[in-house]
Amino acid sequence: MTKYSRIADDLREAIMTGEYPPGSTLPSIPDLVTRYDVARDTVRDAIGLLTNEGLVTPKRGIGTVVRAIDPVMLSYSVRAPAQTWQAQTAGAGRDDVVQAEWTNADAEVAGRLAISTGSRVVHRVRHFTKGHGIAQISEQWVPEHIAEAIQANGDGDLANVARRPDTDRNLFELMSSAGHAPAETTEIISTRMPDPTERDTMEIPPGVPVLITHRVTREANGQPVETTTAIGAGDRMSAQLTVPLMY
Amino acid sequence: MTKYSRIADDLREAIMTGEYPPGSTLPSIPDLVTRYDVARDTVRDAIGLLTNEGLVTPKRGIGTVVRAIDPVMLSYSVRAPAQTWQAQTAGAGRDDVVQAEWTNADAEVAGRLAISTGSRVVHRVRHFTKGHGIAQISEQWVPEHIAEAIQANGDGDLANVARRPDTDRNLFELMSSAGHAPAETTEIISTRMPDPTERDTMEIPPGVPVLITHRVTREANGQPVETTTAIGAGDRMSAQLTVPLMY
DNA sequence: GAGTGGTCTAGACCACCAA
DNA sequence: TGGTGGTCTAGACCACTCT
Repeated sequence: MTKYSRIADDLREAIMTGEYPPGSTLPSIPDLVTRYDVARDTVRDAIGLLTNEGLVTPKRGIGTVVRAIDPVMLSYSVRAPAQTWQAQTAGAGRDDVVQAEWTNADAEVAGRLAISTGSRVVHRVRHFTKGHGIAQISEQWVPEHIAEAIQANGDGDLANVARRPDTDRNLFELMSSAGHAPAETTEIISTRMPDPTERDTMEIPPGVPVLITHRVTREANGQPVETTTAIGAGDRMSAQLTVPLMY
Repeated sequence: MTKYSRIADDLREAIMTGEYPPGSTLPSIPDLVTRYDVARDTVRDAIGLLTNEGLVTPKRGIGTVVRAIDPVMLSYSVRAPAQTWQAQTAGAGRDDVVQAEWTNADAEVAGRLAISTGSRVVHRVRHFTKGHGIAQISEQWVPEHIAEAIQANGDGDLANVARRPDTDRNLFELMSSAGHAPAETTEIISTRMPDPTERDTMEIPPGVPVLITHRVTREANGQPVETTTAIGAGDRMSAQLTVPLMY
C-alpha cells in the first residue's frame, strides 16, 4: 500500500461517512502535509485519485471541494407511442438548434442510414441546456429523400436554423405526414471519458464521464429515417426508458 | 498553456493520427524528458492526462501502451416481447449467480419495490463474464410474495444458488406462470467513475467509467415484481435497446 | 496580504518485465 | 541486467480567491 493511496483511502472514508459533506472543503494541502508528514506532491497524488473518481474538485484559492451529487438531471423517456418519447425529450430542458445544413454523409453516418457514402443529408446540431451549462450535444442526420418529402409536404426546410420547421415533439409527426412514419428506434448507450473539446464546451469537471447514445430510427419497411448521436455530461444527464413487455 | 498539457496535446494528436497505433507504446518517459527538456514529473503529468482520458495504459517494465478500442462488448437488447429481451441478455456472455439469499430490503430497494423497509426479499448477485474478466455485476431483488408465488407454483427457490430455478431466459416466464406476469420495465441508465472496489473486482483500467442501469419491472396492475441494479465496465459493455413506435 | 491549489525541478529509490 | 514506469522528497515560483 502506497502512502498516497493510504491518504486517499482515509479521505474517501471521511467523505463517505459525512465528515466532509458535499460543498465543504477537505483540509488544505499544507495541512495534510504536516498531518501525514509527507511531501506536498504525495498529498496531491492522493487528491488526484479522489478527483479522478469524481469525489472532489480542487479549486485554486478556495480549497478541495467535495462534489455535490447534482440532483438536476436531464432524463428522457423512450416509450411507445412515439409522441410520448418526443414530448419527454423536449420537456426535460431547453433545446436549441445551433447548426443545421446540407452536407455529405461520411462513412459512419452513411452506414447507419443505409445510404452510400457522400450522399446528401441534413445535418443538425442541438444543444440541450439544463440548469447551468450544456448538458448534452446532439447531432442528427436525416437522409435526403426524407428531408425532401417533408419539404414537398409543405412543412419547411429541416436545414433552416432560424425557422426550424419542427420542434422535438413533432419531427416524427412531420415524417409521418410525409409518408415515412417512424416505426422502430434502436439505441446503443455507452460511456467513456470526454475528450478535451467536449470537456470544454460542456464544462465537464474532471472525473466525470460522458454518456453516448447512438440512435437509428426506421420506418416499417426497415429503411432508416434519421440517426442521432448524443453526447451528454455524466453528472447532468441520464437516460430513462420505459418499455412495455408484451406476451 | 502549461508544459505538460502541451506535451499531452502532442501525444494525443500523434495517437489520433495513427503515429502510435493501438497496442504500440509511446516513447519512454526518459525519452520524452530529453525530447522536451523537462523534468520527469512533467512528462508523467502529461501521460497522466492521457491515462485519465482512457487513451493509454502505462505498464511497468513495458512502456506506455496505447489502448486498443476493445471490440468485445456485452450488449443486451430491450425488446418487446419480453422473451426476446431475456434471450439476448443471456446470449451475450456467461452469466453466473454468485450469491442468492433472503435478506431485508433497505430503504432504497424498498422504495423501488413499493414495499416497506425491512421487508423480506430475495437478493441475488450475478456476474456477467465476457472475454476476460467480469464485464457486469448485477444485483437483483425480488419481493417476498413474488418469490413465494414461484415456489408455491413448484418452480423452486430463487434464493438457491446451487440449483437456480431460472436462467435469464425464463425468470419472467416463471413470474408469469405464478400469476404475476411482468408487463412493463423502466430503466434508468447513468454513468460515473468506478469506486476502488468496482475497479478491483471488474479489473477496470484507469480512465474507464462504469455504466449503471437501474431497472424496475412491474406487472399490469403497477406492482413491482423485481428491481435490478447493474454496474458494467464501460470498456466492455453497452446497452442496446430496440423499441417499436406505435401510432 | 494571506492562504489556497497548480506547475515544475533534480534527484533518489523501488517494482516490474523482457531478453 | 538494463530499461520501463511508480513513488516520494524538498523546495521553488506562479495563479487564483477571499478579506
